[in-house]
Amino acid sequence: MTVRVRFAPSPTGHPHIGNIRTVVFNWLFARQNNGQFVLRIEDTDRTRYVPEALRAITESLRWLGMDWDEGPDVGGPYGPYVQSERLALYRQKAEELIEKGWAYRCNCSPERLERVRAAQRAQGKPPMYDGHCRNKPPGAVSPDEPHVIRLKVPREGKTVVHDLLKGEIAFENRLIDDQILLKSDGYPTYHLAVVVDDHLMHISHVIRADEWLPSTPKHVLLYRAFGWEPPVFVHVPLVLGPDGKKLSKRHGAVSVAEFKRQGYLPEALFNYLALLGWAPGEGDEQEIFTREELIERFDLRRVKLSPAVFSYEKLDWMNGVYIRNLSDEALLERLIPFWQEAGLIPSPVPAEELERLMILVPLVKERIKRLRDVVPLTDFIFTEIEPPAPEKLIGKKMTARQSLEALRSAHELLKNLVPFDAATMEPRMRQLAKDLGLKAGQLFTIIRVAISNKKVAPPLFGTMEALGRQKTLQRLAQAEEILAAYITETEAHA
RNA sequence: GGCCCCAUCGUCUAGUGGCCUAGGACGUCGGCCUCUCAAGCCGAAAACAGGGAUUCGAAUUCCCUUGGGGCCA
Repeated sequence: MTVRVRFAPSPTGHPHIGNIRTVVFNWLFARQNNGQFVLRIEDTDRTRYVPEALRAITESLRWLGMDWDEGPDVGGPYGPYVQSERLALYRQKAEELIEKGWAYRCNCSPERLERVRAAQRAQGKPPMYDGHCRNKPPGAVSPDEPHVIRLKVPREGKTVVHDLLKGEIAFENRLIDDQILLKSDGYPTYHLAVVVDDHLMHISHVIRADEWLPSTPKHVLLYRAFGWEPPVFVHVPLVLGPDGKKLSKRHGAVSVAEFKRQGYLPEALFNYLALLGWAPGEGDEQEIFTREELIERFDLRRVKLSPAVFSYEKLDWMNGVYIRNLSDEALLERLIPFWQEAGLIPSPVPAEELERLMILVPLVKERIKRLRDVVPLTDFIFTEIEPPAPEKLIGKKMTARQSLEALRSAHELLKNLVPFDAATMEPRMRQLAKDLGLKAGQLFTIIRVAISNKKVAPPLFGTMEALGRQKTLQRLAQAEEILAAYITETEAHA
């Protein structure tokens, strides 16, 4: 059997990371079986339609490295792949079901339906259509008057759903509503459209989230009504937020675009998502997988049954691992857009600026979890800094005078240092600390504050090299002035 | 409320009747390293939801309870 799976999102906004995890499973399954992965747009709910959504969906999938074999943009043998372009088909299929006695027209007014529902609720019964039009003689409701088409669900017995992961699940037919298949505006409901399309597009495995499990018996009934072979159903667990509820915006970033903007690497996010609800097992403790390894190792049958909580902490860790595994050149390339976005460097990047950036890359590499983190870590190199407060310029267990002396000595040393690079600086500065009777940390901290006005920054010498001699000396001079003024002032008061 | 799904450290998980004194990872805590912060290394705390049953033996099988989640309104 040829494996054919699909991702069938509604174009209602940016794709959600929880849904994307399910896409990852679909894609992996398709690729490892040399099958096809189909993208289909389910836009039959016109009230929630967002025009830019289609682009957001395709961009997100592409960014994560998931390609599709058939879809709205690439076409394919079973198109069109947008449901709103298939309306005639659904209408035709609904009529077919009426002819077969599996569906009927219903012209009950909304008021009547509301009345029925209210009565049922009053009796503590689940609200369902009462079958008012179900037993009217054929033709009683004219095709020309406003009406819906409903599925004639058997009143007795059970409908069994076969799920690859959960096994057989039985639903009592009497609890299944006479589902509307075609709305009065001629649009199909989800249930009709999904069954018709999955069948016509030869989908072999419907891999979707658990939230669809309760509607699956309706789908099974529809397959039976049409006389079609149902696909293999695979309901995979939901992705939850840290509070155990379905992951949503209030938990933090949920759209792929947001993860991209924060500087997650697509390969890291992909890796993390693949491991959310699946693990290689057999005692294998590997967690970092290439895309190829995942395609090879992924096992649909090993997907967990219980919902998984999305851990931003673990994703951050994994992203850091991927960042550190990048070559300096590759990381530089990925970092540049973030520096540009923050307005720290121009676009395109001048050649001499590139050299400076290249000095920085190895220094920031093991200090960032997300690419965006590079901005607050290095901004002081590109922009002017707030003059540091004098108290911050006084070294640990040191007086203001000692600190000033340390600054002046360092200034003197750096003024004529050739070449002005980290390798040359470091031994000289260490010697200077010794000569001044200071610990290296005492001296370096003062200088760090002087040049960055930060107490946390990348390693000092590389930072100064990137800053350049002129700016370094300028900032040291500024710090000296601040400290000198401070000393004069405090001594005047004393 | 009805129906359905699920249940191992805080989180992701390994485990499919004896290998379990329940393993790994993230996070947390402590230490080492160290110019700050990281990274790295070492170490620690941390779980089989509860109760029955089956069995010589149960995290692993069955039942009930509890808890969580989803769907329908």
